[in-house]
Amino acid sequence: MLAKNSVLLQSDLFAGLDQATVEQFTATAEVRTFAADEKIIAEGQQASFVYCVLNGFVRLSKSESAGREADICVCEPGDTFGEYLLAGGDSYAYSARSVDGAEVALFAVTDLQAFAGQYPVVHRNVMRIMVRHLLGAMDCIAGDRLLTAAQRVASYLISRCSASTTTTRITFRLPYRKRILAGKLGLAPEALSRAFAALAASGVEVRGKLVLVDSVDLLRKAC
Amino acid sequence: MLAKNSVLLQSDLFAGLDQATVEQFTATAEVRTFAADEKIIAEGQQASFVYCVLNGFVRLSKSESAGREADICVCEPGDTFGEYLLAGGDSYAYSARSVDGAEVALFAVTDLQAFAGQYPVVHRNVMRIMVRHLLGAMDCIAGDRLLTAAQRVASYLISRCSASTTTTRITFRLPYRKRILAGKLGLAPEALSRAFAALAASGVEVRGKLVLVDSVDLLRKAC
DNA sequence: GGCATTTCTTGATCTGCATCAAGGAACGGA
DNA sequence: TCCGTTCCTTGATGCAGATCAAGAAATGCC
Repeated sequence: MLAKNSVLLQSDLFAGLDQATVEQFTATAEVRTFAADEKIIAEGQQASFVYCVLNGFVRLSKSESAGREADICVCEPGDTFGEYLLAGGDSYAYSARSVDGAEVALFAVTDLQAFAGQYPVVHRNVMRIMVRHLLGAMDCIAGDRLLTAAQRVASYLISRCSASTTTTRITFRLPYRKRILAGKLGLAPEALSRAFAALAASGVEVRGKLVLVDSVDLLRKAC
Repeated sequence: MLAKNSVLLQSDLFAGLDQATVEQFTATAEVRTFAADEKIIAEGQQASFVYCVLNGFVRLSKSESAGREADICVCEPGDTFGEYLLAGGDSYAYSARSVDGAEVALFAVTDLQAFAGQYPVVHRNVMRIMVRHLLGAMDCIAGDRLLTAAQRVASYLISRCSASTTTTRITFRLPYRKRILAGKLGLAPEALSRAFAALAASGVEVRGKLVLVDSVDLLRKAC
């Protein structure tokens, strides 16, 4: 449970609170472990918990009548989901599934509401988290509507390169399988493969999960 | 200025406040009138105001490097935009343009922050507005990725039919030009035309801005 | 009412991505 | 190390919607 606290203490949800306060509150939280691709919450289901990812990744998705699913978001450790329930609402707007197995903390909405009533900074934190999600969702809509597959992949890669470096050569690892990344970008896995192939012309080399970017500036031109 | 107050008083931003309080605060707000398709705010611009639409419609859009624009949202009277600034942030994340001319109220972020500090219900209201926007944006992403043009148009029409009626015949007017609706749905105007034509098979007839739906149930099956 | 402008529709073509299908690479377990 | 599974890539095809182009309808102005 050491990992649990170190992630929660750094989570944006509890920013601005001292360690003891966070630990006292999170001591009451349930921690659950999910196997690979296990369902965590179902879209439309009665909502009672706000979640925080401790370990692994969680996919948020919405599905249509025929059952096909679209990924809305991929949550990393420290990210919350269902936090919008704090402002009211009684059901989940999306499904959530673990990616390759994940560990998440569950906070009862009522508990978190009481806690936020006591420590107003929590409300500010939730606001900030929702703003980030909202602006991210808007970017996603604009990206889907304006950019080609290769352009979307290029902007994802740029966002993963630390903002500081520009002309230098950069290497990093994709945080999850390519199939998951494809879903996040609204692409079929095949389209992601082809986009990576196309970006070779912009100095991008992909070896497994390892990505080598020759020049961020060059990549920025591709997008 | 009578219209101004009646819209603002009913706006979700000021829900739960008594009339006198709202009027006192909004008296300080600037009201501006914009011509057709006039720029209200520019993406990336230094942000200083939160806006509320009083009259007409406002298009929010993001643009890519080459200059093409994608509509993110169409705001109606009573809707706010830029409200996310209350949680921090110093620039606009999207551009805003009047549709066929519009009247909007401007609230200085600092003024609104002070007002919200005095009346905490305003913070709750902003939270709720952002939740609505966030869930709407997520629906939009899922719709773009999962539904065909005709299906997206069908769900828009359904959302415009008062939730109560189901089997009855329904008539209503589109609130704005079809070009604007197409943009909101992420379609080229031609694609919207064709989608309407295709929905004739589901009992939808369109005469100018007038829409006649034979059966909402039938339409629901098309989507 | 008549004319000019804007908006919408319809048709033809083109492009980007999904989908289907199969081969190859990486990975994990015995 | 070998084998089976999963993941990824590459090729072929199909489809949805963008774009281009032109005609029809609606709207506004004098």
